[in-house]
Amino acid sequence: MAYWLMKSEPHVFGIDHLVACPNQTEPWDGVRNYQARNMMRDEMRQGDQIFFYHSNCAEPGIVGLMEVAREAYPDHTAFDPEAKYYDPKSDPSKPRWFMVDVRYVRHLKRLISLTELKTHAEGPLAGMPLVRQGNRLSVMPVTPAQWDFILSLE
DNA sequence: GCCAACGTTGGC
DNA sequence: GCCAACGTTGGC
Repeated sequence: MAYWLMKSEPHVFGIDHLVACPNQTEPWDGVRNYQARNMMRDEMRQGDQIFFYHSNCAEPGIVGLMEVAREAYPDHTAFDPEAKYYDPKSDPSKPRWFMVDVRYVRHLKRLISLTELKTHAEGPLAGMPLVRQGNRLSVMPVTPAQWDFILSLE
């Protein structure tokens, strides 16, 4: 089983939105970055564990855990001209963008902020894209050691 | 294939 | 709201 981190803006779709979804499960749509897509499409497996990260907000950080409920399938919002993430270059017969379904697991006991995570950037979290300057990846792998370390901060 | 222009992300 | 970092686009 692998570990991941996925970012979302809480005012658009935060962890409490996920809790309110049927079966606390929802498609993670709208990813329009090739690196992130490749990881979702090619590497994410059912049951993989995911950190839910709140970005672009007052307190960016990890707020909870979720898991892969369904492996990658085409992101149909790319086909919908009315949708925010419409991409005319994604053809339904040859989809460009994919998504996975995620299921809520639990909240962390407290928010583990980006600021706190960065204090370990030269230590246990060395090499983690999240704590590197200017990183914009919205989906990134987490090593088992990083996963365990972050949970130990809880 | 290079690279300047442009758009987006996301912390602050 | 600012702006640095970064990815994408498109002219050449």
